[in-house]
Amino acid sequence: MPPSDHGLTMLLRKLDSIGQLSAEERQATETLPMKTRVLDPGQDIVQEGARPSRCGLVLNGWACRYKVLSMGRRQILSLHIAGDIPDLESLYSEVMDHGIAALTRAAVAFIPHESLSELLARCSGLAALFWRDLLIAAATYRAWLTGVGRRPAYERMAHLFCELYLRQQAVGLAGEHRCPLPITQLDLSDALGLSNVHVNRVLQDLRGKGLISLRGGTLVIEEWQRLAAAAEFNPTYLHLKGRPA
Amino acid sequence: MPPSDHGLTMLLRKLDSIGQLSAEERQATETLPMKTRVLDPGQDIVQEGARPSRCGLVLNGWACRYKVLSMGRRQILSLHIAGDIPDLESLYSEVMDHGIAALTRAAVAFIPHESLSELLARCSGLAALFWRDLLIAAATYRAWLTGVGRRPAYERMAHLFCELYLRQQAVGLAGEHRCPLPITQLDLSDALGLSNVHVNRVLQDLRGKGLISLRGGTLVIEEWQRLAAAAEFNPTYLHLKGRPA
DNA sequence: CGCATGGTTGAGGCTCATCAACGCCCGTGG
DNA sequence: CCACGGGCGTTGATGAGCCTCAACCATGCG
Repeated sequence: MPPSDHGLTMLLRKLDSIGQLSAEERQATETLPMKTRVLDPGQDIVQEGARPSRCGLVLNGWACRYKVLSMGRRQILSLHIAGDIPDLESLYSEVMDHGIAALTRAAVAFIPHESLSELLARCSGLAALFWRDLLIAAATYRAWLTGVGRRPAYERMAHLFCELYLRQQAVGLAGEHRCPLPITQLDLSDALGLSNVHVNRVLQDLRGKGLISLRGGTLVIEEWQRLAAAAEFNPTYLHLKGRPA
Repeated sequence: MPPSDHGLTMLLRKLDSIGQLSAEERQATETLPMKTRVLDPGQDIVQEGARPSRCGLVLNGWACRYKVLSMGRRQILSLHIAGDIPDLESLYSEVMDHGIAALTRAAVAFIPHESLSELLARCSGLAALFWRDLLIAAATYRAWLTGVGRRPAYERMAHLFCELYLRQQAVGLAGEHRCPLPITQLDLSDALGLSNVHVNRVLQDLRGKGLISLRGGTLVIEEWQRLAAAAEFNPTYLHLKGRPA
């Protein structure tokens, strides 16, 4: 199958991981027109302030949602993997209040708003799934907000790793207690609200305590129980159907 | 008019502040059945883990969305005023991943999910407005996340005050450069991810620099320009129709 | 009057940021 | 083939921002 189909597969798998998907809905989704582009790390998918007329579906690689402040400060608001449509909201709101960018080399399929709107008008079940996805995104913001506001760096990072592992597991991107984590420590620090130096030290701490290992873009969860306990991790907010590991 | 109508008025005014509302939609909304209760500060409207069958519309007073962690840590995720339906999401997702509680003495009108669903199925324009409200809530999470992650306490608090003023202004609850702020410093600290002691000191700083005053539950914006500048405040995320002050 | 709640102040210390340097890996070009 | 450079990770030193603890004050209420 052509590479763009692989991305659609991921989207379908993701929707399947959070709800039901009928055969017709699958088929209807597969007819969506899209133009694929490959982006380099750091390149914008959508810029803050834009009024996009299309959505970007991540086919592979990672992307992020972010805001920038003065003095080079950046906060990453969410991380996105294959199957995600990070700018789905742009379908319903005019102006982007944040940017979306590739974190790794990433293939993105752009789908015209028009086509997507039409599909969702036709398939109400599919529309409900997309709304559900937006609600899960909101729940994830809440989880991150709680972490950045009230969890020390160590627990916060543990929590993020639990989340990223489960999300990837849900769409079949994770292995046995391991999953890709192809982003830099600097990106991690902007996601966690920390400095890159401190991220480095906390990582060493997590490794040193035997909870994880992280090398070559692969995260290995060495001890899920202890990691989840350290993070006080409760997966409810991800609203996944399957049971966690 | 009876007190419960006042709350509905606030809801309609709020929906009106973020979109269009037809006469029929107004009327249809006014027929919603609801049971009003008055809550004391700290009392839960919905508990984490609950599977509610009704939504709560705030008629007066303030409420908050929150998560609790071990050791008494609490993060307030959003603040809610008259006209808000903080647990609107419960219409679409089964389990609450957080709690909602009154911060002041507050009147809350409970609306059965069934009635609300039926209304929204009937009035698609109204449904769109409610979804829009959910998207704005998500945008507000992002703004808070950015603040807690990357803004020092002083700017973060300035930003929150800008937001709270504009939100109340949009529904007619604010006066000339002043608005209610009827919550304790401890609540503020849990919203900002700070300690109550530090909130107290930053407040004195903001007062000392002449940007605001805050006494008796009333926030006065003494210098909007400087406050907004200190906060790097950009109101886009609130998606309000009217122009700010 | 006494008590509870919330606001205020001071002292001391911990978490985390900043700055600066260095090492590693890898791709690139002379 | 090796020198160079850039991105990324790592380390140490220093200090700022914020937390914790503890006490005290102001207000309102029974």
